[in-house]
Amino acid sequence: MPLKRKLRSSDFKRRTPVQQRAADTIEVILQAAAQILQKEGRSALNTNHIAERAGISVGTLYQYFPNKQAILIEIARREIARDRAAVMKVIADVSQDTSIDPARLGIRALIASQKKQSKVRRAAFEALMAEGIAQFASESSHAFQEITSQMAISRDHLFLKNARQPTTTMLFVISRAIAGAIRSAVIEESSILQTPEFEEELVHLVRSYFAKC
Amino acid sequence: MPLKRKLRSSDFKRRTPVQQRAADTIEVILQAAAQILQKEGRSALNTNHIAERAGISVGTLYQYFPNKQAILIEIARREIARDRAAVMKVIADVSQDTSIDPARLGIRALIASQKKQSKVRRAAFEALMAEGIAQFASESSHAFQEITSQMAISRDHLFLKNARQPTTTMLFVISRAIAGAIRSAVIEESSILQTPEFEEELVHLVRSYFAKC
Amino acid sequence: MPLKRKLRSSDFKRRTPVQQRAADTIEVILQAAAQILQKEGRSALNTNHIAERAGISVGTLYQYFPNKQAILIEIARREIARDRAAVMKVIADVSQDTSIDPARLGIRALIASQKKQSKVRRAAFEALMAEGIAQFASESSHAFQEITSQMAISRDHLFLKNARQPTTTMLFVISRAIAGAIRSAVIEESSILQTPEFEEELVHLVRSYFAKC
Amino acid sequence: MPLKRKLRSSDFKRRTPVQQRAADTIEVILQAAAQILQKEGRSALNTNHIAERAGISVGTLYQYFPNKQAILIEIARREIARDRAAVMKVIADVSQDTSIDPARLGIRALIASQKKQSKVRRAAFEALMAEGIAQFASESSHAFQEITSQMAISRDHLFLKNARQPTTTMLFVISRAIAGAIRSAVIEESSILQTPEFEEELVHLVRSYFAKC
DNA sequence: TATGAATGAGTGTTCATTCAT
DNA sequence: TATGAATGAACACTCATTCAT
Repeated sequence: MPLKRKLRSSDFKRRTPVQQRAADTIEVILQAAAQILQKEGRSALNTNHIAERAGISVGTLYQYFPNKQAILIEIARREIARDRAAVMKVIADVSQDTSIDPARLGIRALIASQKKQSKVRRAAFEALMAEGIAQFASESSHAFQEITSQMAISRDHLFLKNARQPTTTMLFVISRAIAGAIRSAVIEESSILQTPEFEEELVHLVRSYFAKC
Repeated sequence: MPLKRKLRSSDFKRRTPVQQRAADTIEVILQAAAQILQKEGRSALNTNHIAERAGISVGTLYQYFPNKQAILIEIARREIARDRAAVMKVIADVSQDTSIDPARLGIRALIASQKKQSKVRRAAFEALMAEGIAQFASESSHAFQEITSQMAISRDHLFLKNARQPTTTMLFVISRAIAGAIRSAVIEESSILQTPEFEEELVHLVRSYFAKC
Repeated sequence: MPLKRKLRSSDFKRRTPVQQRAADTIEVILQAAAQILQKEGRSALNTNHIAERAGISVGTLYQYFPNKQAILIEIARREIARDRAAVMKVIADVSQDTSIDPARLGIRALIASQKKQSKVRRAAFEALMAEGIAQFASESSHAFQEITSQMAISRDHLFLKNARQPTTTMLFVISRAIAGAIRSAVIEESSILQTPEFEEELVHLVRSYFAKC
Repeated sequence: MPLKRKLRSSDFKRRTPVQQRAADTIEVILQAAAQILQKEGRSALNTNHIAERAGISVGTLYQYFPNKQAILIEIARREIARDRAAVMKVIADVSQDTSIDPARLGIRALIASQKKQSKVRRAAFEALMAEGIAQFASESSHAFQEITSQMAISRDHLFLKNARQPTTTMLFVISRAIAGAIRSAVIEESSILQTPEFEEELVHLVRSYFAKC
């Protein structure tokens, strides 16, 4: 009986994957859900379908996730983590090399990561927000902000001795600005996403924003 | 559902508001839907509930809207129109007065308009996108872009003889950037939204972006 | 209703009766539907009612049938199969015995099979045709034609060396003629159905039709 | 506000045109319903649609028919009457002319009349029966029987001095047999309906059935 | 632990009919 | 008499979740 329950923190992951098999099952479920989201859209996402696609039974699915929403939440969490990891890695990698603007590489990585699984990403976030879990939007943006902050510092350090000192508000604004621009390009399925000019302008946005000119 | 759903002539028979009463009914329905969205969240939005809240019968609701989605679409459309109208008006009003930066006023108006009915706005757009109507994201952004374009032109004309000439990509980037920043602030229920610093930074974002410096 | 009704994978997921329990459930559903049809009439036939009568939940019903119409179709199919089986068996049984006219026995069997579940039969077929599935009228008649053909051959073989050679048109005409007469008697609830004279005249109809006289 | 006046004799003269108008309205409603049935099928037949198609309001429709079913009943009645009239006329017309088999002409007329508005006919009858009004099936068949009887008499009189004397059962059987064959051809949308061989075989059916051979 | 049949509240939508104007 | 907006019961169908095996 599909009663609506309040979410509890304990609900998020019912079983701790002590065994490898359990971890695998979780992975399979997440994969299946993501695949459905990407290929068939959000309205085709239901637990029976996920279980079927995952090659398990619904019962088993409910052994690992307390409810449908928990699956979406986990997907969203992983998308956020993936973004962060991807971009941070890029920045870390090039921080030695003074010949390349880290902002450019960061943005390039952001664009690339947003292009992947666009529908999954959107669906997961929308589902979460639809349920009123605004905290997640925040968590996601936080990742972005962290990244941007990193970029700002690198830039500052490497290129502009004369840059504005980043405040919290500045980081908030520029990170959400970039995220907004890239997400719009993805959501609107704009062909602009492929052009070098788009990257160029985003870089310009960051550069000019921090420049003390 | 309805099993086969051929199109019937009745599908196109939805009443057009020729009479005042009809127009009122539409308004009442939209109000009710918005209210539910704002107070109870998207998952509480169903046609029976809307009708009940609107003080009419479901049947009547379906005389004015062909289906539930159409209601969301109309809400979204109106939000977009409201944004555009609000900002354009501000810009038009101050275009004579050279003492005020139109970009600042535009941004101020945007922030103000986004603050209103935040949940309604989000819910309507999310509902639409969840249904795969990406076009609306585009339509919405277009409004933003138009606004930004207007701001850019004003700015250019009044402040910076020496500004960069806005291209399509530039307008895309800056409009989505601003939209993203403001929306994030709204969605994350960030207290930053109330601070003058936030406005300040957004203005700086636009100004520096267009500046040829 | 369901608004757009794209096909989903779940549309093809209807359980096939691999297990005995499943087969039983199907039977129970069909029984319940037939009973409602017979006792309460076609307009009382709705899925909730069927499920209730069958002692299962609507959900379960939909595990076995993709939609309401499918139930009617299955009932109709079984009625057709029942007719065919009944008559063919009779004909086969007597084909050794030259003392009895196979046409007479065939007609007798047809009358008997039509008398059973008259309302169910009619309702099922009408429901199907109402939905534009003319093919089923055809399928049903085909069974009749097959039967008649069999009768004709038997007759030919056993009684009338001198019979007209049956053509497609002839088989069409005589099979539908007999079906029409019997069905009318059933539908009109005519007491004629019980009289030996009725059988006599039907036999005469077939006999004289094929006779080369 | 019109005051109450005494009736004057001149007031009654208006009645005729008013009645004429009423009769017209009924006709228009029936036409509209038949058209919908034929072109869009039974499931598209609803009172609002009928009224719309008829160019009147639903309210007006309910001024002339107590409910939807009454419309179907009236259509069915008229179809029956039409059949009878068409065939009887043919028979009457040729009864002087000894050179033509009246059975053939009768059957030809029957086929022709069944071809017209096939969907309307079926839908009307099915709707009636679905509601349990079996009496109408009877009424319809009665018309057929009357016709056949007439044909039999004509035939008898003109062609076969040596024919079997038609009994009630015989007339029942042969009339329903012919009706069944023609209806099947119509319902199954069989191309056989167009062939001369079909008519030929029906004539043969009648002829051989009555022949004392 | 896994299974998957069963559940049933819930949802979008239709349409015959009424009645105030 | 005509209108047509309003009604609301009814219905087909979905899907998150449970639990006996």
